[in-house]
This record gives sequence, structure tokens and C-alpha cells, in this order.
Amino acid sequence: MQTEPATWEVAREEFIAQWGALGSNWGINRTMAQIHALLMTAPESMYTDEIMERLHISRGNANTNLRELVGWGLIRLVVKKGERREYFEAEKDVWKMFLTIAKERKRRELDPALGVLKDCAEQTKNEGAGPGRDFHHQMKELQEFVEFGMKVSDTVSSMKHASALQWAMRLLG
Amino acid sequence: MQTEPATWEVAREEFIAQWGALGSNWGINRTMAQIHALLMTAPESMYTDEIMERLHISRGNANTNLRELVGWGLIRLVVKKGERREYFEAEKDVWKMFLTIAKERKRRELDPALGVLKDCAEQTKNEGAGPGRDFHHQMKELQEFVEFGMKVSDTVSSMKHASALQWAMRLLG
DNA sequence: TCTTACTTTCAGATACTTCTGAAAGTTTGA
DNA sequence: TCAAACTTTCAGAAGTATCTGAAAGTAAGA
Repeated sequence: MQTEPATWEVAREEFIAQWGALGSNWGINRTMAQIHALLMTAPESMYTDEIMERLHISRGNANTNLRELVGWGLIRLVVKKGERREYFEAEKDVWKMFLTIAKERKRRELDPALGVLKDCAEQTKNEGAGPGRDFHHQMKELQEFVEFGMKVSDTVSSMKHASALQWAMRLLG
Repeated sequence: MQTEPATWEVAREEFIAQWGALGSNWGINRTMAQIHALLMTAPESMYTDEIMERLHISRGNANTNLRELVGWGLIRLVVKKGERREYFEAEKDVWKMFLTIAKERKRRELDPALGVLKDCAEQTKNEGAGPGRDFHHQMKELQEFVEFGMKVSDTVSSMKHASALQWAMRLLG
């Protein structure tokens, strides 16, 4: 006879499925998001075969996405003494998770954008009046805005959870 | 003889191409990002056929992505008196652009995530000690974090550019 | 009413992303 | 040095997203 799954396992199943679907909006692929959700809610660390079985995915897929998650810093590899197999576990602290994601998104989304803007501003710095000058101004404005955003992000990222909270309370209060 | 393009037009070309490429990281499709870049740097409003020609895209593609951009609120439709054709122009104010994007991303990325978290937390609120309880806690923590982030985002969004700047300077100073 | 000048739609084509599974590679311990 | 236990790779398959272009739709003015 099949063992009845615990109530929380049902909710967990939903969480994994939905989190995977949400991944797409976030620009993260579905499997990666699902593995992350699975590990985030795992009472114990897990190894590749368990993950494959649980999510019905192939070995190659599991392996690739696990590496990718390690690359993001969202999960880490754990070696158990006396065991050869690699286990994985997720960072469960929400603030740390947020910092990791913020840092990675900054690197992926903001850094390259800044490069383009700087370059375009530089190329047009000698434009006289007219549309050329307007274009230059616009690139400059965008550049400054992005740089500013990066500074804010860095500042927040360097905060401990408690001080970030305190700061935010002041903002909201 | 072909007219030599102005210097700024060369930079503009690069901006459009690169911005389009960056769109992917941002979860925005390439054409949409390119049209936005084109209109953002256009001295005058433009109509569909001009955009098609400039970006070498089909009518269907142009039309779909223009509607999408209007949907986001990043560009608007302009009707010129005595003209039947629809023209488009982009919001050029950087702060307004940022607010628009922030609002839309919140709606697309945060709102649905919050729904899932609330639902999972609710389903497991009666779990006793053990993994079920841990799961519940984790959902709760995530939920609170997301709600908190949304509040911060709303607060900043309701600010005028000047006060946001002032607030940020205090943070950074 | 009809023609002209436009906009919208959508089925199929193309391009891109992700996944599979088997084969190759690596490490450990006997 | 070998076999067992595991991890990594990658060519091709499957799945998604995006784009084209032609046809259908709409509205204005003659």
C-alpha cells in the first residue's frame, strides 16, 4: 500500500511546481527554479539521483542545472565523510538569498547596460547643438541613473539584515 | 550618392542593437527592446512603416511589439491633427521610465510569487513540530520578505524624483 | 456607397532554449 | 591496475518563443 503523503508534502509539491512556473517571469529556467525550490524546502541535503527522481528529469538536465545553481551561489555542494556521492543543499536564510540574487542580477543586467551607455555617451561627447547633443544628454542621464542604482544596491548589499531592516523601517514609517 | 550618417547616428545604431541584446537578460524580447531604444532616441515621433524599415522587421512584429510597449506604458500613441496614421513616442524622462518598469515588474514578478507563498503558508499553518512546521516557517518568512519588498517599492514609487534622490543621498552619504 | 489608407490578426516558418540519454570521463578503493 | 560508483558532456530531440507576410478588418473621405 502506498504511504499517504504528509499534508505539508502536498503544499511543498505545489510550491515546487509554481515556483518553477514563476521562474520564467524571472528569467530563470523552469528546472533550475524547481530544483532550487526542492532544495530550499528539503529537510536534508539531497543528491543527483534523488532530485532526478523527484522532479522526473534526466541526469544531464539535473547536472547542468545543479552546476548553474552552484554558480549563482544559491545552493552548495556538501561532501559527507565516508561518502563519495555529492550532496546539495540550499541557502535557507532569506536575506542571504536575496543578496545573492541581487548581486547576480546586478552583474547580469546592470553591468553590461552601463558599458553600452558609457560607450555611446563617449562617442557623442563632442556633438554640437541639435539631435546629436540631445542623444548625448540622454545617454549621460541613463548612465548616471544606472550608476546611482548600482550604488544603492551595493550599499544595501553590504548591510546586515538587521540594519537593512532598520533603515527600511525608517523609510516606511 | 549615399548621404554620410551623422556621428551620433552611428552611436545610436549601436545603442539600439546593444539595448536589444540586453533586453534578453531583462526578460524583454529583443524587438521590443529595440523599438523602445529607437523611439527613446528619436528626435520626432515615428509611425509603423518607419520603424519597420529602420529595424528590418515585419509589419506583424512591429505592430505586436508596439502594442506591448504601449501596454507597459513605455511609449504612447500620438495622433497628429489632420493625419490618419498613428505615431508613437517614448517617455524620455528617466525617472518616469524607471517607475513604469518597476511597477510592471512588481506586477509580473512579485505579485504572483506572493500568491503562491501565501497559499502554501495557509495550507500548512496547523503543522505540528518537525519538517511540516519548518516548511510553514519558511513560507512565512518568504512571504513577509516579499511583502516587505513590495512596500519599499511602493514607497519609492510614490516619490517625486527629487525626494527619492534626497532619500538616497542620505543612504549613501 | 466605394476606395484608399491604414491597423490587426494569425497560421505557418524560423530561430532559440532546454532536455534527454547514452557515452566518455573521473575518482576511489581493493 | 582494475572495477565500481559516481559526474560530466554533448549531439540530436523536443519544446517555446518570436517573426513573417498575406489576408481580413476598420475607418475616413469622396
